[in-house]
Amino acid sequence: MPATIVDIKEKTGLSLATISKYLNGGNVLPENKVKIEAAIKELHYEVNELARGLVTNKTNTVGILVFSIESPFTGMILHHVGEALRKKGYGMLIVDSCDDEQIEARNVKYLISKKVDGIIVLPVASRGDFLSPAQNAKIPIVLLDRSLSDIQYDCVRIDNRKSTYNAMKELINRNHKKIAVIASEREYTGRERFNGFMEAMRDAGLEVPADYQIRGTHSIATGYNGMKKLMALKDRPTGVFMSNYEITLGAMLSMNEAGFRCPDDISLLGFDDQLFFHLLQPQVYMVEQPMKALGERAVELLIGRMNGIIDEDPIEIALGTRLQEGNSIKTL
Amino acid sequence: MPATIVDIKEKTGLSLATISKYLNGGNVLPENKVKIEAAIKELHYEVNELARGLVTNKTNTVGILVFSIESPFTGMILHHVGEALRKKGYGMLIVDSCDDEQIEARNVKYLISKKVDGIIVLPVASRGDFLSPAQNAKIPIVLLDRSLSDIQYDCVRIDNRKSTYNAMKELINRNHKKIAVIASEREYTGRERFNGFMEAMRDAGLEVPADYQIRGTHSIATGYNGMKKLMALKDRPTGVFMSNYEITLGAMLSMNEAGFRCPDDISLLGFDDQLFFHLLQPQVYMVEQPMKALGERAVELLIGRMNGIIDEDPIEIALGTRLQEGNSIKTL
DNA sequence: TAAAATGAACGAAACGCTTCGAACTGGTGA
DNA sequence: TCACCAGTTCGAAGCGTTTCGTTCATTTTA
Repeated sequence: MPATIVDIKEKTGLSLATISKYLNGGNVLPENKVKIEAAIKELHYEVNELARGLVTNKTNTVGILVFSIESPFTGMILHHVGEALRKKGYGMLIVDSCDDEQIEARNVKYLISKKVDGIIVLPVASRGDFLSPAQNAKIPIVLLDRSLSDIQYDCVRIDNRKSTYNAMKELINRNHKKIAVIASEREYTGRERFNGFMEAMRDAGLEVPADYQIRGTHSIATGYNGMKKLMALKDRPTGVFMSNYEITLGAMLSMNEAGFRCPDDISLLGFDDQLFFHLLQPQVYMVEQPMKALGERAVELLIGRMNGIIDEDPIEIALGTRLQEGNSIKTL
Repeated sequence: MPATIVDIKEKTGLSLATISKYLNGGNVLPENKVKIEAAIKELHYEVNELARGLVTNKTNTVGILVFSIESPFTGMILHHVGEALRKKGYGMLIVDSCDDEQIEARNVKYLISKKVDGIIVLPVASRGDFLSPAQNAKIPIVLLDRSLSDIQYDCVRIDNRKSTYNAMKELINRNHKKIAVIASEREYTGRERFNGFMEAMRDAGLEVPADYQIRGTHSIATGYNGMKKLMALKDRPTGVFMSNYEITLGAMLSMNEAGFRCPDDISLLGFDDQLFFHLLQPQVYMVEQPMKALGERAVELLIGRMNGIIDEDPIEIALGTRLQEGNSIKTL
């Protein structure tokens, strides 16, 4: 039903080859150019990218595999990734893993069958097996935000451990001794931030009793329940580090509900700045990621691989972070 | 390089037709089934959806055109839309218009050339011209969240006017007389909510002076600057209605900064509930949209059109909303 | 036991495009 | 005037699938 190049051929009397040449920016006689353009307009012709992709073996599309499209973090990063890709002439095929490894594995095969030219992954799983179909298909892959524990792929992320380590000084230098942590343990970032926390504590000569170490998932529930447990302790911590946006949100909800005040009752240090945190009183100290740079670097790296310009072993890029200061930490 | 159905043919000695039949769930002798499955595993075969789409003229992909992928509202709605589509066996091709009508128009053509089976649109533009290429190509279209001013398409949204009208009673019944509004005027939702606001005021016999009517864009800046202007007025309003998430955020930031308290100095009524608003003290009265239902109904409608099951004139579905109560409104 | 009916497998054409090498142009220089 | 050349145009093959109409093998029925 929709117009094809053959319709253009019949309308103009030119050959398929000439029309194709025009469509791809080749040189065509001015008079023919006019004819073709008129026919395109008249017939509402749009190139069929399926057919084009079939012969060129390129789709100009990058697959984006996100752990959850619902998270505000994802939204921001997608915005920057999308913009960077658009500037380079690529579209993106986003697939949502809904925080589910099964779905994630299926999604990889989906992207392969859609013949994407490359894949950017914000993974759910922490092991890389699920990516091997793409690797077999020789599709370039770049991890974003989260690294994997077994196989090394190109990866663009922040230095989670160091960022946490440095941010912890805000609590430590204000004489907090009893500091708890609520961290996700299912993904890379949560584990790294947890490790950064523990290192900071160790180097400061501070103990972290087992009930100060709350591990859970990347979720509001983990923050909510974790903080609840901490508040119920006989020997309560004076400060708490929370490893991501959702956990920070949940923990604060739970404090609000219980009538605990920050920083009077408990001092807080969180991760992943989002504008609305600025609304809160007190304003929370947050580690802020360079979203735009993350997206751009990932795209740059991926395109380098796709064009074969970059051809070395896997590269791991760890960007620095900024600490958004607040007044959520009391000096003891 | 990647394996094709021809490789399978050679490995198994069967014909293309038989293998294709297997791939599409047709009946094949058990022994052949085993052979095919073994070959698929061994060769890491994945169907080439480009080729398949070219002949079937179906891609099992729905294009999603969003005004901005950065907004948390978008993230939530995409999650539900995606889930509903996945259950029906469809993938989604998301394109971000970055709040820019030019990009939006280009994106429509992009989706057409990608041969999506249908399109769900959260539009930037308020006129529908940009969709005509898709209409010419006979691709079913469903609008989501926002309607258009000129052409009527299928649309799933909330009843913006009525929701606002009803929510306004919270302010009016608490004896507020001087109520201001900060609303976006560029998109449908903002205009409708503005109208709902004005109707509620008129029916209550209340005046709305010009400097109480702040119109702007769907942005934090509009909320921020709007509230600033209101706070600077000699005759300040006692209550303010804000037409969406971003504006509410911006307005509150600006109040916080200026040291204005809610509800003591100004009472607030907002739109688009997001979990983090529950963290704020006081908790803001917010009109909450049924995100899941919106996504599901849109998908349902679109699939109905794609299958030709629904075949009537454009349908406009307006869902109801819920008011999230808070303590941001003072009784005068 | 032969004919009819069932179920699977097959060959070839088609989907809409790109691309390669060959065939045309008209203008130039010998 | 003719051979040559650069610049366009053209025809045909091929990308990886599905599908239609046909053939083939097996089972059922009379």
